[in-house]
Amino acid sequence: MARQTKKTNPNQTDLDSSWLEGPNALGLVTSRVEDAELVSARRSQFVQSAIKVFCRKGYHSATVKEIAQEAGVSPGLIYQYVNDKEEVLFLSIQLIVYTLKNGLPQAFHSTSNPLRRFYACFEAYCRVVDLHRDSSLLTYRETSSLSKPHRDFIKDMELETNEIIAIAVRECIQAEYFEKVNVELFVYHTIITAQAWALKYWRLAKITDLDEYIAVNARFLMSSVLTEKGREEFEKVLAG
Amino acid sequence: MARQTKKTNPNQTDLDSSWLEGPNALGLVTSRVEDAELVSARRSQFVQSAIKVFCRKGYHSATVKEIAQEAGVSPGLIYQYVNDKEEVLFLSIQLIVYTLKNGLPQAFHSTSNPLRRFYACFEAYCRVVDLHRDSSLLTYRETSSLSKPHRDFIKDMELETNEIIAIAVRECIQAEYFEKVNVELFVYHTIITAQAWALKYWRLAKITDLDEYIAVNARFLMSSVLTEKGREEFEKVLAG
Amino acid sequence: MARQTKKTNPNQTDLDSSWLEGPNALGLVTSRVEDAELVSARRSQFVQSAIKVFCRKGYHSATVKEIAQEAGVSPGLIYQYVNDKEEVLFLSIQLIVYTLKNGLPQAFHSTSNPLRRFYACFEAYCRVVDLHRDSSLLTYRETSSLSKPHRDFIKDMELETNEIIAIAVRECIQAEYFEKVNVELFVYHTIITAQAWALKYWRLAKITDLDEYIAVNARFLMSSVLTEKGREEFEKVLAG
Amino acid sequence: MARQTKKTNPNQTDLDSSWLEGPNALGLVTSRVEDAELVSARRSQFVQSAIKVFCRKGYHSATVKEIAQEAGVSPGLIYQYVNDKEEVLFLSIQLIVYTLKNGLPQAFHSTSNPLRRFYACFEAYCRVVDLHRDSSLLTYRETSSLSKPHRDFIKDMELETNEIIAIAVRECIQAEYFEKVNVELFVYHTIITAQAWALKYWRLAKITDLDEYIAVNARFLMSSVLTEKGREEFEKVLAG
DNA sequence: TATGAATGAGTCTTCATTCAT
DNA sequence: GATGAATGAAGACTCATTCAT
Repeated sequence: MARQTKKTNPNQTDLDSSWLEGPNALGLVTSRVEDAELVSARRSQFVQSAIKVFCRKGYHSATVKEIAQEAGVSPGLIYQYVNDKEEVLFLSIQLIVYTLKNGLPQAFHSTSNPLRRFYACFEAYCRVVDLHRDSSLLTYRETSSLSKPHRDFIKDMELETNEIIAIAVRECIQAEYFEKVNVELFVYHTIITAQAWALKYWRLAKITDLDEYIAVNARFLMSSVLTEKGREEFEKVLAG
Repeated sequence: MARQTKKTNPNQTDLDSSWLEGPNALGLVTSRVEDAELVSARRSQFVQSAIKVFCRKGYHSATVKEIAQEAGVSPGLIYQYVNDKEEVLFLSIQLIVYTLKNGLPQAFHSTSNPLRRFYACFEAYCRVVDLHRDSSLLTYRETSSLSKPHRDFIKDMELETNEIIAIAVRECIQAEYFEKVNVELFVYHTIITAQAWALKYWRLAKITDLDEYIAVNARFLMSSVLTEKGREEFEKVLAG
Repeated sequence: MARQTKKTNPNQTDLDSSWLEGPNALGLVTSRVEDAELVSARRSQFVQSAIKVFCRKGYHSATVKEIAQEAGVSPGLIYQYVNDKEEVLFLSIQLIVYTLKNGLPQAFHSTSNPLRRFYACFEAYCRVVDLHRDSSLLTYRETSSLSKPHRDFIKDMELETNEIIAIAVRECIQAEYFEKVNVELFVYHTIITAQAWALKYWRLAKITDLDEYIAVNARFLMSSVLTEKGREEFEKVLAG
Repeated sequence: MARQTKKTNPNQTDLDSSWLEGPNALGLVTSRVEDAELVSARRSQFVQSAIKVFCRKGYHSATVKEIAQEAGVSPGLIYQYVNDKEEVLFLSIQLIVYTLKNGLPQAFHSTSNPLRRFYACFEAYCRVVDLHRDSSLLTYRETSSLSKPHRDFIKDMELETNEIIAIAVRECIQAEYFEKVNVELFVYHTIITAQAWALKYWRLAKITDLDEYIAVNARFLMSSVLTEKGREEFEKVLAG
């Protein structure tokens, strides 16, 4: 549970879009171009640029031309890999949500102690949110601009993400570290706390930093559900 | 701390726009019409309609014509009371944020027991959020579409709202019911929990209802900061 | 032929709209109001204001509301005395052209010497143009915005104005002061010279003043048509 | 000084917009399209059409759609080459003023005799004005619709045009053909006389034709400033 | 007669999308 | 595959004009 001393990101980091390069999980977005590798590479390129532009100006105010410019290609090219602007948003949000989700398994497996696991997951989630703060906000703001199928797809991804934390919580309950709480509610409580770092960054950044935010809120979260046994274990964890 | 048995709102309730009818706190929005009463009435009318349309389609996709139609007037009329579409959004968000804020003082003064006060504030906040769920989402999604001055104005209103809860928290600390936590961080933790009801309603509604959500999360929140003394008091409160 | 030492107008003078108060020469503009006196008074009032606004912003950019404001009445009232905005322009240009014309007879009758008459007319014309410089420009710019009947009416008024100077020129020819020139062409030459003071004021004002402009151009004009006899007479006139 | 027997233009001639094709003298108008040649070609095309429409209906009454239609393109295309409608007007007036100016140097250099030069310039000016009569009127009517920087640019072009004639006049004075008149005033007198052919065409066309107009007014102009020596030379010129 | 709120047609302008090269 | 010029539908906003009071 060593704290990264690295400060919160100054300039937002590019997302790892290898996700899009693999066999894309969904047939929801079709392309005019055959070469699968090229499709992945181009989409990855466009989505990186799109996210930057969307974060800067919002989905509706961003123009396809701007996205193309940011990517260093012509507007027409984008339409070879995507059917319309909305699909660019979909791929963008998909990448962001995937990135958030992707940060968790590593944290999850970094330890076998359930309590540490939960803590590690929360911390990882917070750090990913911080690393891609603007992107995280984007999903909040613009998911509603998606078509129903796309929106549902994103929601499903989010649920999958939640499930990872849910497992850690259930382990804690099983180990009698946590009270028998409503798992999903508690998971939401946890997740929304992490996401609040992005949602309320404009204010939170003025009164704390990421490390303290994680520490304080982890304590808030866990204190609310720890059993007596869990509380003891927690002290050990903090000490370790 | 009697629970309202009224179920969560089915269809969203109109906001009380009397706020706009009083001497409007800000000179940020000017009108072409002199008659102050008419201005208030019309703006209130337009904002009600605008919120409905904005919630349905989002700010950018909503057209002024649609807002006018919803209000039963001609598009031109709106521009007699507002300088541009963005001001309609501003007034809309202002009304929503004001409504959220406005629900708190009554809850705050409903009791003098600090612990009850905090609980009452949290409950009131959750209920207002629920009552105006779509509107609450709107502020999350579209505040970034505001101009800087308008955005700042909204943020200030939000801080004022937080302050009410902050007072309750400080009282709890003073009465030694709460640990000496970072007040503002805890307030954000509280508020984001309440707002999560709107943010994650699509899922939360499937696993719980508002009353349970309030009860469970109030317990989460308070458990995380209650002192031994506070814990005893809390039991009494729950029993009462 | 003493020169007025009064400098060119600083701020443009209101036109004498008594013209509109008399029995209006034309049935071209009808009114919803019965009382003829009121019609004259109101129209005069509106036209004064309209000319100011038109000069400031041009006909198309001026709004009826602005004209009403300038006149201190409501926009609706204007439509009680006029059928549309174009008629306001018509009445305005009519007043201006009338004013130009109206300045001439007095100058014409100020002397019986043909040469002096011509000079006096030219000088008067220049001074009226100067006094209502903006208005003069207005007729050049906006006459084309008039309907055909109104435009024709204005052109006829202009011809009537020319005729006054034409009479002076013919007298000069008859008295053998002027060569037997094409009268109407020479009149146009004269008039356009006077109007150039308004048309090119932006530059002319930098290189001369009205008095010099009149003197120099009167000499230009007359030199070009004076007979030997006329030349002698002209010297006397200048001396006198 | 042979007179062109070609009658006054019946239907207005297109302007030679090669001016716009060269390296445009001013960075005042930017374009979204890179290809400089295309920009020139399109702008030339649009300006030709715009002038036609502006002459027909005036700047304010002309719609961008109409201009596009006249040019056979979509309205959107115009905005790839121009930032707004006002810039179309600016380019239009610029072309017209340039055309007027452009006609002079050739006339100027057609002879070395100062008197002939002046005459040739005046004649050329009149003929260009006649050839583009509607366009000439346009500059009178709509220059005031330009933004200040654009208006100033046009005025400067006009001054440059005047300067060509001014040189001829100074030569005449130096050769003692002309009296020592105020050069700029006399140039204005000359130019306004030429432009009057457009300004008052509605009437002048009924009482004379272009050739006579030129001859008569050239005589008016020159007679007013010729010295004795100049008068003799002038007779020779007319005879030649 | 006077007011000014209300109307709605009409304009400029933007931008997602297409398609000839 | 890539380009970017061209399209044209759509939206914010204005303002001449009307009409209830």
